[in-house]
Amino acid sequence: MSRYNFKDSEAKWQAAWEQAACARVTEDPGRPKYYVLEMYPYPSGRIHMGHVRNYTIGDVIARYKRARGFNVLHPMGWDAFGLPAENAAIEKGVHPAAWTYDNIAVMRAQLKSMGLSIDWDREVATCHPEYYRHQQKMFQDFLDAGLVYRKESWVNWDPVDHTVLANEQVIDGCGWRSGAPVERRKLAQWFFRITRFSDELLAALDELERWPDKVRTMQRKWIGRSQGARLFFRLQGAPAGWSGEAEERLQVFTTRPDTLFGASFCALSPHHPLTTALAESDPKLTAFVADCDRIGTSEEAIETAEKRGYRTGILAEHPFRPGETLPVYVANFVLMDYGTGAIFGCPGHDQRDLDFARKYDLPVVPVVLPPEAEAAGFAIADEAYTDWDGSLINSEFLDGLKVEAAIPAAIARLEAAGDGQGEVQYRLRDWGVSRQRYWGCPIPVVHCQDCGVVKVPEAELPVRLPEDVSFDQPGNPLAHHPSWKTVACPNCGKPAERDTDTMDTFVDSSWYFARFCSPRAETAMDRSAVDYWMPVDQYIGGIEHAVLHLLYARFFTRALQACGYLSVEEPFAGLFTQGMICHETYADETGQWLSPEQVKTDEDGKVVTLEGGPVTLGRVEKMSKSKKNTVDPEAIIDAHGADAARWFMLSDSPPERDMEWTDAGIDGASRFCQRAWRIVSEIAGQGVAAGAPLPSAFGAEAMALRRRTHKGIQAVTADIERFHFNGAVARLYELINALAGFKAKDEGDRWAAREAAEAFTRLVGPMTPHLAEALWQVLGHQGLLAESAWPDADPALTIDEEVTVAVQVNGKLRATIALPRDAEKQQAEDAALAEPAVQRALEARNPRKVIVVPNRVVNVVV
RNA sequence: GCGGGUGUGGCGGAACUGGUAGACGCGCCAGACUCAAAAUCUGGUGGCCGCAAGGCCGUGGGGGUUCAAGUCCCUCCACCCGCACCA
Repeated sequence: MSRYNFKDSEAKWQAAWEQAACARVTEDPGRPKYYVLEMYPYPSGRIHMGHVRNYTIGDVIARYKRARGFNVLHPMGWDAFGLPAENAAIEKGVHPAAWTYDNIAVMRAQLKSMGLSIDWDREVATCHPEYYRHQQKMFQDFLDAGLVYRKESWVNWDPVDHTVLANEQVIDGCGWRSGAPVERRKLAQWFFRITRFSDELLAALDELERWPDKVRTMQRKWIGRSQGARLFFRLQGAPAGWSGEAEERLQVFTTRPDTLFGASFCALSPHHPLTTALAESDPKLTAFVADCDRIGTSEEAIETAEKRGYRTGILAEHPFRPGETLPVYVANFVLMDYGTGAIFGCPGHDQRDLDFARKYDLPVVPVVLPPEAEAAGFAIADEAYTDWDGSLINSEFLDGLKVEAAIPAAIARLEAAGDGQGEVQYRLRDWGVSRQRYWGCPIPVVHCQDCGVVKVPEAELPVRLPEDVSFDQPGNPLAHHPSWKTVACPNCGKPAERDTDTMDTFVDSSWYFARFCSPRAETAMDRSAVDYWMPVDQYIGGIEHAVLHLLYARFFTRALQACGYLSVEEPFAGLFTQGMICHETYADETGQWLSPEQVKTDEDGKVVTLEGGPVTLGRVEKMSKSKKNTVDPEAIIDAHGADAARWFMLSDSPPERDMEWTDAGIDGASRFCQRAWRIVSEIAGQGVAAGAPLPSAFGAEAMALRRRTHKGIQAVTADIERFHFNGAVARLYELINALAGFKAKDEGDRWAAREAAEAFTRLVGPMTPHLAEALWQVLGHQGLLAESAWPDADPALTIDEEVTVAVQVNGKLRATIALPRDAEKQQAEDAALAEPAVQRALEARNPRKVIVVPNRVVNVVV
């Protein structure tokens, strides 16, 4: 028996699928559609194992759904703008475009070698003018719809990458890419008004039933809706004109207006306009603010920083108690970006306020009485009572009300007196998209001295990136370019300047899934195509995009809908987040990391360097270049084949969990492919032709095999549907093992063996498509397996006539008995009691009770 | 601190709505084939006691509900992830 030659086979079948255009699709209203999408890759240079896992999972779904009769859209593209291309330009002197397109060519070939059933006719790259011209049009449409605006604002400035970051891109006060501490700068920036959809984005999460709870929870918290009230405090002693507006009262947001009678101070953020106004004539306050800034926002600083305040001498009048005032402090724990940048402090019911009050010796008056506590003598010690469970005390007209009732009562009183109003606050901020970079989508506007911001006329789109740029000075090459930015104002014709910023690359990835529906359309999307294909039925990718990309894409889809581009509100009906690929780490005696190719296992099973030197085994960690524990997919596919790589990716570890890449694992997968080839080939040679008629009779062993076959079909189908690929793999091992041990003695046996082999081949098809195609041919079929239907299980053969029932005495297993399926309870009980092991365990006692669960268990209780 | 997750053999992991714990794979042990090796095939493999039949223990620890718990409830521990002075 010849070995399976994966190299020839994989090349042959990839060409055959290409020839037959198996994965090419068009809209077909007569068939149910299914849109499977894996997150598109950044063309960094070569594919990595994370890509292999991601695209294997997606391809299994695509091939399976196709076999089930769906019209399957499964496209691929490139997230092609971004910083690494510019870094390559700086380091290697290669143009970002050349670098990117070269990488795409390499990675496309690598992905094709995996045998993915992708409609490559739909490929897009976001750096292509034919892609970004539509994005520029969207930007202008959003501008007209009020979904894009320009604002002078404090931004997060990454001093290493020389660019602005969105709030979502700042992690622990550092840039998400560079890791450098972020600085604050004031710049005119373009913003997407994501907050217009705050409530919709939040509410719709409840409907996204096929999304992981974890992702939905993270988005909910990110949007951070809180309901409360805005209060207005009249001030005594504030400098005139501090707010720059007619209204000079201090605005404060609270979720607990019910606790207002417990207020003992107000506090301003160090960046509050009133603070700034006061600091002008108060050097001590200026010093205090500088001090607060120094402590910064790093995670440790926050945890250990004590509550500090500066007493301004200003007094705030209590809205409910005429004549009573609260001292106004500037405090280091009050954030300018949330609420109004000012608070009132109620020490009895907020821990931070309590810490602050204790430090500055302010009154602590409890106003909410816990359910079991006695009003007399109730006092707050070290812990504020923050629960909502309780009723109001020391609060005049609110006394006796439950918290839930006191909140609206307090708001009603504030509104009646003009001292406040009910309000909802969000943590979510508008999305700043201006980036001071070259390799991104140019913002299609012109700045004119006379006309202000003017859209570039549609006929002139796209605004193309200039090709002749230099990277020899830091900052934005577009701003440095000698001529590119200089244009005539489209409105008045006078000299004007282009916006030299480009869009955040997350904009590119916020609509690519919609472009795939009609990738060559003259408009951004052909309405009938996008309405046919969208939403994506199954989106697959890493958990790291739980907030950023997945929230932006949800916003964008709503914005596109508002501008008449498409009909859906949510882009991704189903989301699956796969785990990461991990590998053992190795270090030499100097502590330097070693790559898996730099070590070997010696005769004693010890890991040593190639020269036999000592190696320290480290933890199993996420594959990363810094730890050197990566394995190159191309080398694996070259040595073992794409099918083996795919099979190992799907084996053992559930796809949502992290998996460990091991040599033993990929060897096992190779062995499986060879074994399947050997066993199925042997059966194919037994003389029963494809499509041979059902024999008149089967022996007991043939029937047993047929049952296993049909149960296998049922189980594998269910496992794929549930994303339990490791379970499907296990069932396929069982089926091939059953087939390996089966000795055919008559025509019925041979027919049953062929039936099993065919079922196996079809079921394994989505996972190891080349091998399956080769087996299909060996089994004598003319057409492609990739174009064949999924097998159906015969219900009559998935149910056993005889079942094994567990027999317990007092819940402890004592025997198993064979019974006809759905036997009478009495029959089961009698058979159980007849078991010698049961009698022994009973020790001559009489059963008190016998519990019979049909087809499962008999429990004898004494 | 808040929110979420995970914990089962030497290892990865299975067990749908509570009903034979350890499917399947890896590894290991024994055997067959072979001059030998590789490959392949057959059998075994949770722990303890026992020649065996069989028995006892066992799903992070402790407690509970139930005829029956990996699965449900309470509590504690460990690790991982996310958010974090959000008023």
